[in-house]
Order: sequence, then structure tokens, then C-alpha cells
Amino acid sequence: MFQSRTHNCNELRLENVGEKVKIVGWMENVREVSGSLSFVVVRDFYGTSQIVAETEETIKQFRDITKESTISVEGTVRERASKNPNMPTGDIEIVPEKIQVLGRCRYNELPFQINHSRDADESTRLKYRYLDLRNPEVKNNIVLRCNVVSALRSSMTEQGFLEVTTPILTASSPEGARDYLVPARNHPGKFYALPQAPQQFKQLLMTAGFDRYFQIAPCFRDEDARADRSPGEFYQLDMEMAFANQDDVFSVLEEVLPPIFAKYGAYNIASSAPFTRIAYKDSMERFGSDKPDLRIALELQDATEVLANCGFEPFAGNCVKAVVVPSFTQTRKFIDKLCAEVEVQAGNKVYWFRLDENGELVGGISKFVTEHKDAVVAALGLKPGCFVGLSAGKTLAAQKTAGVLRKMLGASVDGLMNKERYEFCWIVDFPMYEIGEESGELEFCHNPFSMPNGGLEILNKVEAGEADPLEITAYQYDLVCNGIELSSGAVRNHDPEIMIKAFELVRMGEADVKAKFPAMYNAFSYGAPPHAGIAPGVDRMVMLLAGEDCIREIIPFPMNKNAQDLMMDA
RNA sequence: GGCCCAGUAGUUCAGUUGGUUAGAACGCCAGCCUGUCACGCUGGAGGUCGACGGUUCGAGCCCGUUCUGGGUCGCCA
Repeated sequence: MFQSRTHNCNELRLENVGEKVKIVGWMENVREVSGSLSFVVVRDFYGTSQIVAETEETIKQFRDITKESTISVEGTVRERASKNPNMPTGDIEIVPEKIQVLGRCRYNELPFQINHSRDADESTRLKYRYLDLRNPEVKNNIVLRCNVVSALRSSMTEQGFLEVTTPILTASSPEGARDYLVPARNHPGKFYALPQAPQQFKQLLMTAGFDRYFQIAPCFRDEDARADRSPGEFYQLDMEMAFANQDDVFSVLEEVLPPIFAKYGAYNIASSAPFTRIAYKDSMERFGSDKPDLRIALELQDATEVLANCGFEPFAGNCVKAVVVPSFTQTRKFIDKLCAEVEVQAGNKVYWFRLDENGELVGGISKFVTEHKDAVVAALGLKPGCFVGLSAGKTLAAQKTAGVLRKMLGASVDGLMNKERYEFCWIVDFPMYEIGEESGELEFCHNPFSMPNGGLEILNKVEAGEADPLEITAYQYDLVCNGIELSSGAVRNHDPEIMIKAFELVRMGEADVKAKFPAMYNAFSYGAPPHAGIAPGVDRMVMLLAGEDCIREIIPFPMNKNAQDLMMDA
């Protein structure tokens, strides 16, 4: 029978000198200093300890054990002759009396070296994730995740929120992403769907009288992956409050998140609560994005008036946006590469010119600008040595392209961005409706359950032709941190009458609401509270806290980009 | 599905205009070394240059096709 250890590998100190102990763990390294002196490093979850072998017999015994085997060492703690101040257990070492192999590593060579696993090919890391996770750097992200989840849970509970679990096997919801389906054995031809979010259930909980709900909720969406989006499944801190408005939701998260970011974050929080609120329209205007990275010290400028008619064909009749970088010293090669990358990402061209040290217009499309130089310099506030990047098109396209350019400049030009901090903001007042690109007709902009700003009244005005539907905003909001959309939420539309009216404006009606969302429609007809909620992504939050750029670094067993589990799937 | 990038030793990478036997570091194996801690020193083993086809006297390098991986657009109420 296996006898338990007396101490873990991070526990022993000077005061333990002389004690008989037993430690267990993975044999990380052997350093043979001579034929009669060798040091062995044993690692467990908690840390590492040094074993010293001083007899030829012990040295040979360790030499015959392959690295990364699990071993147990019983022996006596001794003060080291030469201490290692960088190691918590660096003052002591263990003189072994009994050494046992518990689990032999059958390979001399591993797929990668444990302590350098982060440098290895990612497919190999995922296939041997259990080895990858032995690397303390990798493991620590998972520990961080656990701590963050635990902190979120207690903070929400402290705020009076009740954790309620909602079904995993449920009915498909017609809106949104692609579902994952599970065959229903008792109902041939029918399927359960895994929830894309507990959206409807939490709203039904509100209707049932639960006042404050939350859940660390697994969500399933069959969509393609990104660096900050793992395929298939992810977790949200899903929450909903009854008899509440937008400000109520904001103050909960402004209370819950900052202390957790302060305690567990790799960087400092730059934005104190209450977080900056930026209207969607302003965000597009100033940053060319609805998830602006406020760490970047650049804003878009409008150059339509001074440049639309400068004679440069692509600008004619278009909206023109400019991003100006003062004291720009990068090479022509850099600019070309930058423009090419923006073009790929934005699907739209970028143009540029520079005002050199002598105040002369040079490079790019400067010859088209020369004639209007004074006006352009004045309008954009240009100083010698600056770079001007330009985009053109319909307003939204020009904004988005300039937004991509802004982001790339921020990431690649020194001095534009202090990366080591957290900048939060709320994006508010999203439009309720938009003209669909394919249909060319009025459509819901986001989800159809948000409360329109102005309620039934404004919808009636639209119907009467007295208001523009495209001007209606919804009580819909995003929480953004460092250019990453952490969360989306809304004040919900809890009134069936307003719901039907909202659907009628997009050529649907009561029958559609009933057919698509029967439970919610029925429930709301029995007296529903005004309610609002939000659902911050846990994975993305941990990713930000860990200072990682890739979501897989903070998931214990991630799938690859193609939604395959390389470890389990032979 | 589109676009971009990468694929060379167990691992991370270098490889010049197409030219002799494809290199380095780490790891592995052997030997030396009495206080190492990324130990050090000496030596050794280890390669279908992702795959297939083409151009050429000659291809890791050029061309075509394809596979794999990552990033991104579409998509993600």
C-alpha cells in the first residue's frame, strides 16, 4: 500500500533540519557533479525540493530512473552547504535513505522538455497536454482560472445573487449561432440542443420570482475558433436581475470585477469604476470599433471635408477617415506591410502620406494632397514628422477600416500603447435595427429581446412614420476591456405588447414571437418584472488576467482550432 | 468556404544565386568532474528536409497539386 508523504515539495525549511521526512513527486532533473556527488530535483504540484546523493550506490540508483518518473524519497533533512536563495526550499536538502519508483516514465526522450513546453509546437502540446500541464507556467494559468471562478462566485453570492443551474439538454432556440444536437432516444428524429446560453431560462427565472440569479454557465456554440474564442464550448458568468435597469447591472459588475482584476491580474487597472461609457455611435466615430482598445493613444479624425474632393479617385463622394501618428519613424517597408495587413483584415484599402521633418508632404498619395496641403494640415492638426493613414468608403466601412489601422498601429508602433494595464469601458446605446446587407430591409441589429429606448411609444411613432427606426437605440450594452469584448447584456423586453410591436417592424408578428419563443411569450403574459442582465465570458476574463493572447492557454484541456481533441481522439 | 503565414534531428530553429557528406542549440547516450541548482567539460548516436508530381546534369531551395497546423475574414442573437 502506498504510504502518504510527510511533506510536499514546497514545504521544508531550515526548522525542519534533522527531521525524517518522505516526499513524493516527479523526478525533474539530475545533476551529477562528480562520481560521488549528485543532486536530484523532485517536483510536485506545490514546488520542488533537492535530494543530495553522496554514495556511488545512491547515485547509480537515481541514474537508472528516467526523468519524469514519479518517485518517493524517504530521508533526513539537512542544511545545504551552498544555499539557493531563489528557491523556497533552497536552504535545505534531503539525504535519502529509501528511494522508490512509483510510476516509471518509459521514455528517455519526451515530446518536449517540460520546462520549455510553451515553446513546443501547439499540436504536440495539446496531444500531450498532461505533460504540458506539468510545466508550472502552464499549470499556473489553470490555478488562476480556478481562483478567479471561486472569487467571482463568492462575490456574486455576497451581492445577493443565487446560483441556479439550468438545463444542458434543452430545446433548440431558433436565433443565434449553430446548435450542437444530441439525439433524443425516446423521440426518434428529434434532438436536444445544447444551450448557446441560458438566456431564456434566466429570464423565466425572473418571471418565476427569483430576484438575482447567476451561474458559471457552460455555453455551446458550433462556430469557428479564433485566438480569443475556443471552438464549441466556453463559460459565462451569466447573471440577471429583476426590477432592475442598466445602471443596476453596471454597478454590480463595477463592484465585482475591479477587486478581482486588482488581485489576480497581471497588470494594474487603469480605469476606475464607474467605467467610461461610450455610445456605440461615438465609439465607431472615435475608434472605428465597437470594442475599442483604450490603451492605444490614437483617435480617428474625419477628413471627408478636406480630402473627399482632392482629386484622388477612391475618395470621391466617400467618407474619409484619418489616423494620425505624430513623430513617426518607421520605414517604408513597415508601412507597406502594415497597409497590406489592414487590407486583409478590413477588406478595404488603406492610403497614406507623411509630413516629413521639413514639413513637406511625402510618400503614398501625397501628390494628391499637395494642392490642399494647408487645409489638410490645419484640419488634422499635422506636425512635421507625422504619418497619416487614410481609409475611404461608406461611413461604416471607412470607420471600420480606420479602426483596424488604429489597432495595428497601436500594436506595432512603439510608444502608442502601454500594454501593461486594464482599460475598461461600457459601449452603450446600440442601434435596435439595421438595414440587412443581404435583404436590404429592416432587421434586428442584435437580439430581439432588448428593450427599445423609448418603449412602445417610440415603436408606435415609427409605425406612424414619425420616427426613423434606424435612430432607435436599445438598452443593450457591451463590457469591453483592452479591445476584447468581455460581455454583452441588455435590459430585456418583458412586455409582450412591446415585443410584438418590435417584431412587427421587421415584418413579423405575434405568431412569430409565439412560435419562436413560446415559453418566454407565455410566461411574460402572466406578469413579468422589468429585468436586465449580462454575461461576462469567464475564459476571456481569465485570459486577460493571465496576460495571455490565446484562449487555449487558460483552458485545462482545449480543443484545437478545428474543434478536435488531439489528446483523446486517436 | 476565402485570404495570409509556417512545415528541415526528439524539441526550437539556421540553411547564401539551385552545386561536395544538410548544420547549431537544447534533449538523449557514453566518459570525466566533490556543492550543483538552466551545473560544467569531452565524445557519440540521431534526418523520407510534410506528401506527390514537374523543371534541371543536379532541388531543402524553383514551379504545380495536396496534406497538416496557426492567424484572420465570413460566422459568433
